[in-house]
Amino acid sequence: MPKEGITPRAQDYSQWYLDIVQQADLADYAEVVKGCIVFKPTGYALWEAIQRGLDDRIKATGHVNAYFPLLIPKSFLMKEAEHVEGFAPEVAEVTRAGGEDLAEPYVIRPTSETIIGYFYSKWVRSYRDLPLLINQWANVMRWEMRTRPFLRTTEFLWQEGHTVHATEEDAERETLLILHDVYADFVEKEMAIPVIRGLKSEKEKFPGALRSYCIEAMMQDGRALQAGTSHNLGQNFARAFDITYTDQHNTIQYAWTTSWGVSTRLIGALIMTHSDDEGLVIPPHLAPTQVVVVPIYRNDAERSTVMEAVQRMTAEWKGRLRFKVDDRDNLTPGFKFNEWELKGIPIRVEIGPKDIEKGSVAIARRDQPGREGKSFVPQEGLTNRLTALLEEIQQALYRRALTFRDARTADVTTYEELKQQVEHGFARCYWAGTTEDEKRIQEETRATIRCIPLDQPQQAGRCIYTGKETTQQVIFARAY
RNA sequence: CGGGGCGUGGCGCAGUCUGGUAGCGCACAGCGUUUGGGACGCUGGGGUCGUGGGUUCGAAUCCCUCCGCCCCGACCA
Repeated sequence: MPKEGITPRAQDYSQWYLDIVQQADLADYAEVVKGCIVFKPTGYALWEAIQRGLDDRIKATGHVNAYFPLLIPKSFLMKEAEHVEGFAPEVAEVTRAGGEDLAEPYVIRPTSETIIGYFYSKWVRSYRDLPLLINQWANVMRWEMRTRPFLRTTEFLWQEGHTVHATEEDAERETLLILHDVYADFVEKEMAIPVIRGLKSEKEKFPGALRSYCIEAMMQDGRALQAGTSHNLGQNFARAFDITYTDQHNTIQYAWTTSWGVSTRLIGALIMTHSDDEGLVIPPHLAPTQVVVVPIYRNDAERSTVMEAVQRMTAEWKGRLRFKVDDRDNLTPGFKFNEWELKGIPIRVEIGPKDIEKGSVAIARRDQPGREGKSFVPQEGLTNRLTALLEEIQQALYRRALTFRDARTADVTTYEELKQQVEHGFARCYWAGTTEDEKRIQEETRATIRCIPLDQPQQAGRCIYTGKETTQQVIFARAY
């Protein structure tokens, strides 16, 4: 049953995405502010759920939250060569305030390595001060040429972690800890999005980083979406901002720093991984509302009987399920079914006069839209049934996404095959080429190396481009 | 920055070619009947036709200026 206002994925995937954002009421174009969106309550609730899950993990791994200024002296950005080059074109500047031109313009942060580096240089004195493990939840601004709701907006929300360590090994351990125990763990377990953990190529790494790690997800059109990054910054920023410490032997050393972030882009990943032509699909772990109850009645007498039963039923749910009772009187049940399907609530419970008689309810699971996912079950033991079903849906969504990704991932051994494969999915191949080679491939195929997976085969093969023997495999794909 | 499209009630559009009282669908408000997969009837409210100028007795419509937004591509979380 095609939904009104949603372009089918097969017809126009990009338009489908924009339709979901609008129809599920997640966001509005800011209109008067180019490239920005308004996060509407439904969309913002998703971000809050993401924040909660990440914040718990960030703290569980020993980090604390702090907050740094939105404005950064322009000169700060210039201190790290690659960093300037990477971000200068897309920063917005504040040149005038208080009715006067400023002596030095500020930039609105595109990321905070520089200003945080400045303060870290003041805060770090001794090896006893390390590691310094701080995270900040913030908004940042990047003047991108082309924007899309959640995936790329001029202003976006994110968390950025910035840490300082005494040794390279410590920094590397931190970078990987975040990648595995915070990002991949959260995205896979809570958002039900399978990811490939890997290292970025030289061409794709963060400006100023020694090494960038990432998690990459596949969207339903076969394109890749970077869902999180964790950078080992080496000593580059420590040198630029003079972050030094005195070690056990009373010698002054440059520190090693890391930074890592995920953004509201994850909402885009969520939409493009699970949703369908009927609307949004939210995995139960993340869903702000997991169960919606639609009462059905024809008159006041039935209404009071049904609502009474709803009261009794939901009393048991408090503290166990996140639920909502849709008691709006001016809408028909059919309308509500469609609306909650569109908004991606994992389970819908319907209860009407017939159910009261039989001691049953109807339950419908969102991952099986329409009447197919609907069944009648006894009211007896409903709470446990729902709890179990939520878990089942969570797993089913993950499995479905994983099966899809595997089906659209192929090992390729010739350049021709690679060209074909990136049309609709991930191409995995041996690689021993240069950054120049990668650029040429991007020009010819619009695909880039998404990552060098951490899981590598233990045998050698021939580089798809140069023919050289190598043990390194990479994933090529078109990216968002 | 290159290519394309569009600005008309809240949303989606028609009307522009060929100037003559601003219209349709949805949404909204009131009343009544409805209610197990997007209900129906009646009544009603709401528009500087993106901006500025010009032509004309008369401009949404013709001419000129400017502005904005969306989509596709290069760039990017």
